Amino acid sequence: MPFTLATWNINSVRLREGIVAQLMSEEAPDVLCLQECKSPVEKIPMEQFRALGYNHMVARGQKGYNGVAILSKLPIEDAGDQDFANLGHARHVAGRLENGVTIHNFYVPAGGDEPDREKNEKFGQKLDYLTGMRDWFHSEKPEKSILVGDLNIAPREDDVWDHKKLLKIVSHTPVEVEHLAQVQDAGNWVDVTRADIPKGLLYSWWSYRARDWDAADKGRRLDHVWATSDIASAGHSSKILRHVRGWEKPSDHAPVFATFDV
DNA sequence: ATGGTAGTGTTACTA
Repeated sequence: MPFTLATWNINSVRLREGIVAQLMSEEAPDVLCLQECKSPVEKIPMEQFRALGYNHMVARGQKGYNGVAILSKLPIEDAGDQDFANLGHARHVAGRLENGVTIHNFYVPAGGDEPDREKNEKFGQKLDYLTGMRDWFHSEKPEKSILVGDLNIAPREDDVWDHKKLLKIVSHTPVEVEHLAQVQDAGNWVDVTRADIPKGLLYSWWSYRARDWDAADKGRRLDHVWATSDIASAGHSSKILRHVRGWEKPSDHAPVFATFDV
């Protein structure tokens, strides 16, 4: 049975309840993974989501910061969470569908402004978080799994608006790209979005700070859909819904979609 | 080199 999955950094699920419901109504992904819910789990506004057919949720939350949730039309069981780098943040949750597919939903630390762990503790935490992911997937050897989320790294030259200008900007530095590649290798993960759309500029995030984000188009592809190699070829129909970035009171991220025939 | 905007929850912190 094919199913469609979306990942979206929502930057407050309570403030943006309306546009989450709009995405559910217009696109109806079977599974919707959210990051930066900025809410305790019990305060996620489930009533409207249930009315739209999203009767299942696995989530981790905290007040004000971080928070990840998997909202699903399909039954999903809680498959635990990890606290890489021991930050005590709600940045990961896993769920398992009845077809046996495990879904990992991640919100990787942004890493602050200065790409130097000596001067900026947050950058070190980001690298340590990625190393934790690498080591865990290395021992876990995931199969029949999908990894999505805001990984806060745009790995390819065509994942950013200007590769050279961004080489020293957190999210596109060589050391981050190398750490992300090691996570990918350790879990046998395939970048489904780029397997599907191998060529051309592709962004999922545009800063709030631009006067006109659409015209400036200084985007980055920070949000990812990966799958383990055993099911990666079942992934297709990838898309990033750029127009959602232009909705009323938007998130600074656009949702990324893929469909899996599994 | 700097500042631009947004969310949370009270005034600084994070992105």
